[in-house]
Amino acid sequence: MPELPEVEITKRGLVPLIINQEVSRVILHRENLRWAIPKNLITILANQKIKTIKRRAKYLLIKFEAGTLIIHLGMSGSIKVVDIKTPLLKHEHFELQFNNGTSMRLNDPRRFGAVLFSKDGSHKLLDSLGVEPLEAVFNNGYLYQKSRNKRKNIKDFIMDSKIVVGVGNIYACESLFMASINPQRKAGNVSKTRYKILTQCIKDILTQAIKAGGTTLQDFSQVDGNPGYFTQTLSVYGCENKTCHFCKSKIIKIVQNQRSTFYCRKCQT
DNA sequence: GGGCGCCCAAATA
DNA sequence: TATTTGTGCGCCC
Repeated sequence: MPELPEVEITKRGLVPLIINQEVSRVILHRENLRWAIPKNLITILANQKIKTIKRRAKYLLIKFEAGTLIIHLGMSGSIKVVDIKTPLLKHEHFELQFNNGTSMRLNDPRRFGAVLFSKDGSHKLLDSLGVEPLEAVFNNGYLYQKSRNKRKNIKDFIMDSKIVVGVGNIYACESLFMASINPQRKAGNVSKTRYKILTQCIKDILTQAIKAGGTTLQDFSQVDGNPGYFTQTLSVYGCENKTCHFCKSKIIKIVQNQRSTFYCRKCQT
């Protein structure tokens, strides 16, 4: 389920439910997701209290005295907090039970996600990540400067997590539409002015999506703890043959780097 | 830098 | 019933 806004909403939903909660039991319902889930979490996290929850890129970082639990939701992961007696659902692979009688469960049908642990909070997977798109370091000159001499297409470029994190397939399409840039354009062949516009569009699109997701938070701990995708805000993604908001021509679908791209041939140049 | 493949389920043919 | 497609991303060539 996750792109950056969905992970951010998950984080915000978790904060009031699990901060300061003490772990009574850790359950691994299977040994691995994308990678092995460390078995020693069962002993390491026992009786540990959750201190903070942060997000870096699409990783959730849940901090304990003993170290940091690193969770990635992959393509289909979601987290919910339920009463401990709630029957376990299919694909709920990992569970943290708390002394207050609730349980945080990770559901991930495709199992592309990950549950990892780091004593000092650092991790190989976090080392080579680019800047956060909603922070000030992602400024108007950043993409322009990073894109010089890049021959790959601009969509792939903004989806490169070594450059900027958290821009997935949906919001890459949406941002390029909002900025009126053709996704097939070579990254190194886009002007400083257009990158400035694109930068603001990425920030706007992500911020809007987080805002839309915020409305789902009151239901976060209910039966459906999955905030889902905020489809009401999408202008091009999944909109093949639908009408462009601006010029009324048809949105088309192409394939780039084995991923679907949706765009308006007339508006995006 | 491009493409593969991990895995399951829903949509489509 | 069989095939295609999908919100991610590390790894291999």
